[in-house]
Amino acid sequence: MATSTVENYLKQILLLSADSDGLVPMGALASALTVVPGTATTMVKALATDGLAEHHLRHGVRLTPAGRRVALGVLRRHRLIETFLVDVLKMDWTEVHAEAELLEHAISEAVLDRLDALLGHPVADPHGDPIPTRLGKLDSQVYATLATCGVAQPLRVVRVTEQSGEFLQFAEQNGLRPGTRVRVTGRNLVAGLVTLKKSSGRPLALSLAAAGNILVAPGR
Amino acid sequence: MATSTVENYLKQILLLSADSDGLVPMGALASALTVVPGTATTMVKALATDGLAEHHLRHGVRLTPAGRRVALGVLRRHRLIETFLVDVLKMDWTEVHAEAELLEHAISEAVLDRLDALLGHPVADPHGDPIPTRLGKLDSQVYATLATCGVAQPLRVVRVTEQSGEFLQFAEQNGLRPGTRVRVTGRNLVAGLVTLKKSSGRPLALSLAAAGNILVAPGR
DNA sequence: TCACCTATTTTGATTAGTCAAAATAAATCT
DNA sequence: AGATTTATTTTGACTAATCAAAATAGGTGA
Repeated sequence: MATSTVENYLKQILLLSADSDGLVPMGALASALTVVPGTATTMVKALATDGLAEHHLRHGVRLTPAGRRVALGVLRRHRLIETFLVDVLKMDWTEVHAEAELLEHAISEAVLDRLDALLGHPVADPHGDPIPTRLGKLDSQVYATLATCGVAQPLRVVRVTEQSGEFLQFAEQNGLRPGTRVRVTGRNLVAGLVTLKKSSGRPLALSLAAAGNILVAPGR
Repeated sequence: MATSTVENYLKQILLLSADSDGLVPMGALASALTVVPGTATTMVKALATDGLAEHHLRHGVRLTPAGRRVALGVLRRHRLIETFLVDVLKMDWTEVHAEAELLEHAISEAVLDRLDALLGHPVADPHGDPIPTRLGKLDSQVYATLATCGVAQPLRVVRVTEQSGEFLQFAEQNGLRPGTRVRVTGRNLVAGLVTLKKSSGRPLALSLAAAGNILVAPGR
């Protein structure tokens, strides 16, 4: 079986390949895993000999179907564990990421299935990130973000990408959890600023960069 | 922090030191961890330089207070996880040991505390093994076993030591889980045989060795 | 085209954990 | 006591994962 290091590499390649055409540059991978670039190169070569990834010399790495399968398994475990920590253990959704990061490599298929059933087969975790199915199917619906959506339209937050505690705490404090209803009231590209209003509460401003982490759908 | 390998060594030393005066021979430790004796020696020396154990050359290893503290933490995690798997996820008590073996190294103090509260601060796991407190206090009450207890007295099973799936399944199939009421009807030292009777069910015979794994208390 | 900057790959070392097999100490058995 | 068996320790080698630093390949810009 894959070591947890291998699982982390595969998961990270999957996450980073969402942008781009699936080809992840070494530098991006290395910095996401906080290793030096040389380490990533070495590891990617090992993944390639194991048939889990293709190493395109000097251009980047891409998962093979086998590698993708493993990565989706890790992602499923991660997101189900996060859901469990919030729904059952009542932990704060802003702090469960790191916990799940550890547990995802230690939980068996048998335990995971029980957990999944206990939670009622959820389709998304507390951040709104979609949970891959047991068969490795991942919802890949594309959403607008607060940085790209239409102005003045009624919206609903569906997902908060970016797992850092600080950002999530900011989102939490301003009521921007998945499910919240909002409307963008203005957007100034030059100033890089987005202003918005929730159904309840005072107006709120945030940078374009921050706004890009909040995915939204046309809202009820 | 201690690696999971280190945690496993410390936990195993603690478990094996229950017999003996706390001094665990290398051979016993090595075979419990399924490594060759030389590996255990090397590791024990490392534990000694880290102040977690005393290496008594050619005689064995003994935990220091620091090492014992760590080991009790691992044991607490292991047993709380087993309890969770059985009580909440409704898994079979005969198969949770291996699962807990993995998870015990990946669960944080924060998650463990929530789990503990969710379970109602249990004092023993599904096998009847006592759960160390957060402060590292471990119930060390000494019980009789079906191999040593009085004959004909009403008893109650309090604990099934021995974590192997086969043995536990045998115990389960014959209704010898913690809580069961039994009476020893006979014991033949020469034949190495113990016969017993549960309040409900047909008589049952087992070897002295097997009987030694079932701890009992004078029964209600 | 040539020089330079940047990303990537190589090379040589290091650490944790392990095994195989030789060396040694202790215990046991005449 | 002397010889033999058994447990333990040592030694040398290996794998996975990592870093530091040197080497290299690709552009980019003049």
